Amino acid sequence: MKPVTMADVAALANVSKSTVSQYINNRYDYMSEETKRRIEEAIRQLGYKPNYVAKSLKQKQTSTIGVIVANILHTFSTQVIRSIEDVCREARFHAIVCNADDNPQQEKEYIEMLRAKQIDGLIVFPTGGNIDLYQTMVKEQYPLLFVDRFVKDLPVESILLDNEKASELAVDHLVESGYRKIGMLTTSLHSNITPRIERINGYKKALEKHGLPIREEHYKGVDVRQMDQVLAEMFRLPEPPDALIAGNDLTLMEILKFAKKHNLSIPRQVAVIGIDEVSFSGIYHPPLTTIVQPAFEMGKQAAESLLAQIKGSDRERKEIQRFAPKLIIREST
Amino acid sequence: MKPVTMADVAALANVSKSTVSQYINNRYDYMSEETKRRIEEAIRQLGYKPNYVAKSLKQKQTSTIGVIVANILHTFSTQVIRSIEDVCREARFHAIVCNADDNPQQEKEYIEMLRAKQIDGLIVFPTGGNIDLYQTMVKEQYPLLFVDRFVKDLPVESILLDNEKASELAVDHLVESGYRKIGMLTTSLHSNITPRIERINGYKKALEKHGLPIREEHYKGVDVRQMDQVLAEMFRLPEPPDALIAGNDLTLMEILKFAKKHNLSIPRQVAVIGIDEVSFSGIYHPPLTTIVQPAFEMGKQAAESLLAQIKGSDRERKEIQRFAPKLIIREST
DNA sequence: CTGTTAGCGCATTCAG
DNA sequence: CTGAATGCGCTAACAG
Repeated sequence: MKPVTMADVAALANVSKSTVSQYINNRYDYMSEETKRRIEEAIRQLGYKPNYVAKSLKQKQTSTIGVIVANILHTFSTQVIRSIEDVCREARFHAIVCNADDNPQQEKEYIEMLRAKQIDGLIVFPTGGNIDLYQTMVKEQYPLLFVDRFVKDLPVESILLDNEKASELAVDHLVESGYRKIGMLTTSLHSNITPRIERINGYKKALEKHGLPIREEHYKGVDVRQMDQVLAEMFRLPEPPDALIAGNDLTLMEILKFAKKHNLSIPRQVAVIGIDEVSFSGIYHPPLTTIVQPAFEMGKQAAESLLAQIKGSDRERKEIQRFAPKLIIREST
Repeated sequence: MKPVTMADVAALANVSKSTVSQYINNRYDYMSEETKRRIEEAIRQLGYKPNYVAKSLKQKQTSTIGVIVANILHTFSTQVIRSIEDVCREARFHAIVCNADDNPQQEKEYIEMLRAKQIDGLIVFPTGGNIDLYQTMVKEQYPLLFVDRFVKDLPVESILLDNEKASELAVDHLVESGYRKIGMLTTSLHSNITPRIERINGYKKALEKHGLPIREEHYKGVDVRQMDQVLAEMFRLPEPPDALIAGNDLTLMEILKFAKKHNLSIPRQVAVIGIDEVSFSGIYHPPLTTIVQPAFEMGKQAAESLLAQIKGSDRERKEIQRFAPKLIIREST
């Protein structure tokens, strides 16, 4: 009873399917006003809706892209997704979003399933664990774009934050404000998640630039669950840091929690600066100085670039685009 | 060069397409070990990947659902989406997520596009502005499920918070703690966004229950941009509230901002309780008492119910499921 | 300007 | 146990 197809409207309108098809897709064809009206009438009367699956099969394109993020719960991810969705809507595309949870196996399954579904392109926050798969895709010229994380030796367009710059901004600001024993904490460095590594590197370079010593005991990359302990150790040091850079929002939370628990006054006893903006930075006590990444612009750029790849416009494509972080000075430093 | 189809593997394996198809879908058929191996070999050698679009066209199901949220940037939405995505993965489904931005027109376009794409079902945070469309879908028995917002007189399975209960919990707690002039603020009540209305209703009922007066000047539903002013007026009252319920997270932020700006001490001068959990509730000064909604469970339930609808299991379906909010007492009350 | 003819890639009878 | 035939709903030449 339900599915009314093109054949039905063709029959009712007394024309052939192809005429209907033409009517649907390109009104510019000059078709007699008469048949036009008849077709229109028929489709209205039948409540006909074209079936895009059939169309996709024929045309080999689904107007759908896939977005594979590490975890949609991260603010950064949701902001990027939001922008992607916005530009997709403009282009009449849809986005399938998937959580890989930093699990290469899961990432792999998603990529394969999505490609089997003939998705037109893929934006991924790569786990870094499927080099072969990535490689296959570039070899096949499949529209692909990485966000947030850098994968070495792979010619894939990538939208990244200038992570070293982010740390540098933090260090510069701290130094200008008179701090000299600047520490940095971030989440685990074990996996090959490049932003974390780059941020640590940027931190070290910036210290050097200012002629400050790099002390092993002042920077750590550890699992969130160990942060409390690591922080405790750091502040038991003969020379504890007088300022702390949080490598990301999760870390910032832990630092704040620690400070609260031990009654460390910010910034009097420790200055704190976070990389990644957090919703409450403005209303915290004290208001938090942060380094924000332009998540929305990054998402927009990612989607636009991917769509450009899909449309096959052979525009210049910068392989790597680094976006500039921005320092927002508040009162925690 | 690229697309290797079933015909190709059939040719290479020296069998017919249907044999390959059978091999792919149901190994249980007893097929000679020999041909099995040959097929396997062929598909490996050719790197054959089945085309789901073709399959979908034939089978009339895409293993894809649509999720239309008001705004993915809300924590609640992202948590719900996260759960949905999780159960979809289990079921080998995919989720297309769309932002309707509380715009009925946009919602409509999405619904139509997604249905044209033969999506198997839809989870929507309804704007409430497309009653006809919703109605059509129920008439067609199209798998559909609403989340967060209630739409009157429509037999659609809905996953909602017990919003009145949320306010009641807040009021009860406040009363127990000795507050008597309890105010409530929330975002605009103009549109038919039911949670806000229900929360206000719950607030009034709870006041009545405790024999407390309902004062017009103590509760407001206004746009975020006007909150600062409204709050100012409230605290200029001869009898300002001694406790404030924030109808959602956005409102909570505004209240906190206001308190900070005017040096209102929480809870000494005003107690504050928020409906909706916020990331910083535990580390704020003071830690914030909140009413949390079980977003993950709600998302999980939504996805499971929708998939059940899709599978056509004629299980009992409660039309409306209200989830219980939970009070987390911290120190802002 | 409109109809005929062929598929897209796969699944499904139905014979052999 | 395997293959030939048919069609899902739509588009795309190519004729008329």
